[in-house]
Amino acid sequence: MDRKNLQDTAPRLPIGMLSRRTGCNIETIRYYEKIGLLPAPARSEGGHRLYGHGHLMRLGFVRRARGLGFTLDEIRALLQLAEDRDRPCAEAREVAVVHLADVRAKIADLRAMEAVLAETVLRCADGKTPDCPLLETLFGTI
Amino acid sequence: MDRKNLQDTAPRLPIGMLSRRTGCNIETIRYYEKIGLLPAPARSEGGHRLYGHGHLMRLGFVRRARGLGFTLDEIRALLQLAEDRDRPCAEAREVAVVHLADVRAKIADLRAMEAVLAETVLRCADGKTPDCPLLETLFGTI
DNA sequence: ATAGGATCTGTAGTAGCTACAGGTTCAAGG
DNA sequence: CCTTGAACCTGTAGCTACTACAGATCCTAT
Repeated sequence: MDRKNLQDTAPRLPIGMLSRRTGCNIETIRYYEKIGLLPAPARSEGGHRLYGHGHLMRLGFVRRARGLGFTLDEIRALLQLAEDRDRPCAEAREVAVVHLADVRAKIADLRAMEAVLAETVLRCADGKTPDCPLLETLFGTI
Repeated sequence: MDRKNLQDTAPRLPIGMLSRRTGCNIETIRYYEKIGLLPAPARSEGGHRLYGHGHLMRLGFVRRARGLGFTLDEIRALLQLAEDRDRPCAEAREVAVVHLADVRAKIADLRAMEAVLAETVLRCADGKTPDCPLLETLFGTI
């Protein structure tokens, strides 16, 4: 597959088609164009957007990266690296490593929350405390 | 401790003090007031906000709940329940149970991301593939 | 020719803050 | 009493990543 070829050729998909093919909704596609994540496509005579194969690839990339929780800025950087194919692997890896650390930090935070919540809900359930254990916890009385 | 007494009495803390005592920053305190999460406090002659003990409690509650990832709407509901002390425990518990499910779903999502990221980064590291495995993954070629 | 679906632009809304600008007040020291 | 500088005031705009309109135009099939 040719990642280099993100410029366009061939098929002229209207936005609705691109949306269906990528699972990315129409407003989001226009949004990505507005913020410069997706290049402006050709237009029909009447002004409708017509996308080519490169757009399909690029949008697919963006969607998969979003699915992995990369921010739009990170994705912008990755797309840059994918285009200037010189020393991209180490740098792309670096972006991913940083992001992975982020993800792990979030997991740790959420697990801490989960532990407190689960324990508190359990205490609520047993009905042995006069006042609501959840509220007591939140009021900092415990 | 009296959760009922969220109305105010006694100490007249200026906003900076309240901020320091709760660890909640000043702009956020004013924001909470604007959206009705924190009642409007008394004012000095010159118009400076003066907070009492009830505000301290309530803001502490909000902060702890935020720390557990409750949304502001959930917190609003919990505060309501804490005030109308009739049948709050079951309902408060319900809010927490729903939230706990949310947190668990987020953890599951993040773990899935983590797995893919970690694996991909590893493949980048071993240098055995000609192209960048991360980029290949994002382009959907693998 | 026309109907109705697809698309267009532009603006505003979501959560939960944060960051100003440009002004006023408060409290302590002289 | 006066001054200074910190603290405070209001109001607006910004952030992320979208989503949801309104009101207009285009495209395609009959």
